[in-house]
Amino acid sequence: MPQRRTDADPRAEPASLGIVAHPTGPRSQRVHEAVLLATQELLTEGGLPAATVDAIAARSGVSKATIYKHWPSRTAVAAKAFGRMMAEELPLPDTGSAVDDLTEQVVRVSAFYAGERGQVFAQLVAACVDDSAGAAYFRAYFLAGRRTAITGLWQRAVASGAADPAVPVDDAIDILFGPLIFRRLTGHYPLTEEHARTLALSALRGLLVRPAASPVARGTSGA
Amino acid sequence: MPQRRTDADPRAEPASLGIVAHPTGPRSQRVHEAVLLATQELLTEGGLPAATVDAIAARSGVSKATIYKHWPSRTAVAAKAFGRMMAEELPLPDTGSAVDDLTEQVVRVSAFYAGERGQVFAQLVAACVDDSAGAAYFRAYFLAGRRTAITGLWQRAVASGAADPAVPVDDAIDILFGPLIFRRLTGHYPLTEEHARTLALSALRGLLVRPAASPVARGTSGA
Amino acid sequence: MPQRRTDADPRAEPASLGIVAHPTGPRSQRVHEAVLLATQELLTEGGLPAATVDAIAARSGVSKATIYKHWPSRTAVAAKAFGRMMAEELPLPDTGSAVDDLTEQVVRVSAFYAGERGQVFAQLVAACVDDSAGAAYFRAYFLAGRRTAITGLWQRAVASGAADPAVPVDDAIDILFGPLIFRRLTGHYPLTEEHARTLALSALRGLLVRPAASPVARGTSGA
Amino acid sequence: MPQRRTDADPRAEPASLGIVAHPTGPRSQRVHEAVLLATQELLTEGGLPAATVDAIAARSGVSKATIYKHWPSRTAVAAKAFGRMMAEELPLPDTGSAVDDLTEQVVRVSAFYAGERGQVFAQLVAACVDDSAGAAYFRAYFLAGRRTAITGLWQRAVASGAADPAVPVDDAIDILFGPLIFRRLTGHYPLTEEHARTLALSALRGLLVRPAASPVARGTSGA
DNA sequence: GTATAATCGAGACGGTACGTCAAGTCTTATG
DNA sequence: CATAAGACTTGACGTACCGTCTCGATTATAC
Repeated sequence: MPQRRTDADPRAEPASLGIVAHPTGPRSQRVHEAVLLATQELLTEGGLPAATVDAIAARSGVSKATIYKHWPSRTAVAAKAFGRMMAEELPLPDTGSAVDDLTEQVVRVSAFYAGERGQVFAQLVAACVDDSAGAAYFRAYFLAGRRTAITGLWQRAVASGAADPAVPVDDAIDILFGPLIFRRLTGHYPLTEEHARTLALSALRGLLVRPAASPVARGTSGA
Repeated sequence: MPQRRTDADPRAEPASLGIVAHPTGPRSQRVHEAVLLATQELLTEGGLPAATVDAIAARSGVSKATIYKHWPSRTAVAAKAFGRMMAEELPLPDTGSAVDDLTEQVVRVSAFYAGERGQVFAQLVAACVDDSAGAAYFRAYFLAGRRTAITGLWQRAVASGAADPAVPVDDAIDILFGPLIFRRLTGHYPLTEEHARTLALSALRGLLVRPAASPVARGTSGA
Repeated sequence: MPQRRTDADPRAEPASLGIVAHPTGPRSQRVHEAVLLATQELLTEGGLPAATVDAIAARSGVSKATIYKHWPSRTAVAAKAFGRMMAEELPLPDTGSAVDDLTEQVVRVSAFYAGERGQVFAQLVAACVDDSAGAAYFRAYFLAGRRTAITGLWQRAVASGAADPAVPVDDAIDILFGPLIFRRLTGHYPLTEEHARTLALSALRGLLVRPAASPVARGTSGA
Repeated sequence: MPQRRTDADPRAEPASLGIVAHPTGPRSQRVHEAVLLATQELLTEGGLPAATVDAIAARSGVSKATIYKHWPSRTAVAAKAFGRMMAEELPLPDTGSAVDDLTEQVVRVSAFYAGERGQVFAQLVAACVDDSAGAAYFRAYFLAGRRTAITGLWQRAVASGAADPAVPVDDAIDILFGPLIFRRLTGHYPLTEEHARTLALSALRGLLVRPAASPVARGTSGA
């Protein structure tokens, strides 16, 4: 059962997918494709709750047993399908100013969370809590891509001299987007553009009193 | 049906609890108490998954039907029980320096998330995603208390001149703790003290390049 | 609790109803009336399943506890209410020929069973199986009246010389109507007028070969 | 889903049971058997009320969901189980005289109704009233067998010249046994051998005055 | 070509929890 | 003291989804 093993470790799979790992060749691929497509449709139509393994099996024509040979859990399937769906969405902003790009991205992600897709995102995050195998998929097929993209943004900002190179990129990312996720999950605070913009400003400038003028002003004048 | 109605709106209940609202008198209170106690035990022993309505009913001696008359969902019961459990835990630090207090609190919360209770916390947050009624309880009986406490810390920091009064407290809180929750839920980053401390520093200082020395030093001297 | 005791034995109550047994006087009567009325409405609207004790209490304005002081069970209430409803319905036929009257009555009862009220009747009979207290009420407040009426018919038939005085009236009644009830309950045979008429004929003539002409002809001529 | 569908129509199943219809093979049969066995035991121990779906599931080791895939309702399971239990009981009498056989059968059935099994029978009949799917099972797996047997008796009686060939067999059966069922269900008349014998006599001879001697005597002499 | 072995579709199954419902009992407060 | 109001226990209901398992058909390569 090469497929199972390979895919069970989501970190290993991307490299091997479709290259060597599938002795039976085309069959597994067909299954893979059909399942992810069906799952994407179901996620779109009714969110995670609709993406029942039974429903996926029915719509994809792939049997439940086969699905469980390819993925460790329902969450894993959904995570991968979701990762695919989102691959093209949310293109990175490029305003010329790296700092503005970061702010803009926070605003966009906030809007994304507030929308229908955001609901699915939240459901997936929730599902990860009690499904570590699924969580691995979510990280590998969704989060990783997002973080890579944001890392690019961040590095541009560092290169431009605006962002602080001393700040680890993981901290930067989580400080900018963690609050949004928190808000999305518990609903304790609205996800409007207004709030997102304010939040980004606070995160970028920091929470402490600064000696000089506003960072944007300073950033502009100082650059 | 005073108890039922009252409790259906989690925001309204705290004030009226046990004061006037219960015409049937002690009965409702007994039920309330028994259910929450049983739930606390179950949460401690096996987390949210163990706090089945059936299990709660069995252990508390309160019937399922009655439980569903008092709370809108399993999550709601668990949220309230958890709020109680946590009421005394996590006392606020008081080092003398407001900024150090904020940092310390981030470290403590990180440790909390990393522990067993943190698992329950994560499960509750996850459960809120598809249970808005439960989410209301979680906000009212757990989050609200936490946020109030942190707000105190923040205000001290503002008063001391270290924290930026222009930053909305909700932003401050979410910037400091949102990243931790994000990390806890998806597991994409470890929750060690080391990382927590670094994170707090980044959040406090901001992500952008600063003209002068360390924020703490500057904060102190600048005040 | 005189009302309870009195009413618990349905055979004793009819005589005493409203004469001596109710020390509280008007109050009990009001309760009695309201409950039976509400129950009648509910039975009409949705059959026995609709006549929930909660529903009866709600509609009548009489509390559940009070209802249970007056009647031993839900079935008992429904049985009595049903008995009342049916008191005036199904007047006895009077064609001049006692035998024809019996036949006609079988046909009418068959039609009754086939209708909506027949459904309620069947539900009550069913409810009696595991509720002997309710069964007593059903016998006292519904069956007794019916049997008395049919007994009259039978006695006319005997007097006219058509019916066999050697046949116990209870046998006669059950032979004529028992089959209809059986058919109504299990649905193994349709309840059409056609079938009812044939049945009545078979029951009246007997199942064995007869030496002479039709029983009716003989009955008439022989009288 | 052969088993499920097949069994959903109780009339169709008996022929196909265990012959061709089960692609999954032994599994369905095992379930079937285990459920019916457990149900039989429960019915014996505590009647229909004891044959809870939960109890059946627990005792048979078959899950509730599976039970509900095989049968439309609890009543249906019980009906089939009861049909099996009764298959061998109540052997037909054979006294030489067909008419005596009919009488004897009425007496036996009366005794059966009066006993423990009769209680279960009554409960099943009652359950049929509000469960038409269950009623179909009851007819198919219990009543049908009984009626077939009695039909044999009846045909012997007709062949012997004693029974009236003009009487439809369904009428004959219901006239002979309907009264017993009626009495059993409402309890308005005792089910003693004495009464059963009298009843049979009345049913056989008919309710009307006869010109000649007793039907038995006449039947014998007339044949 | 044919054997061999895996892959797969179909779906039965056990398990576990869900949220609901009604019966009947009991308590408190009212008149 | 009879009531109204309704909280409460009990016990069963029927459903949903998960993940495992079995069976038999299909198919791809190795012989």
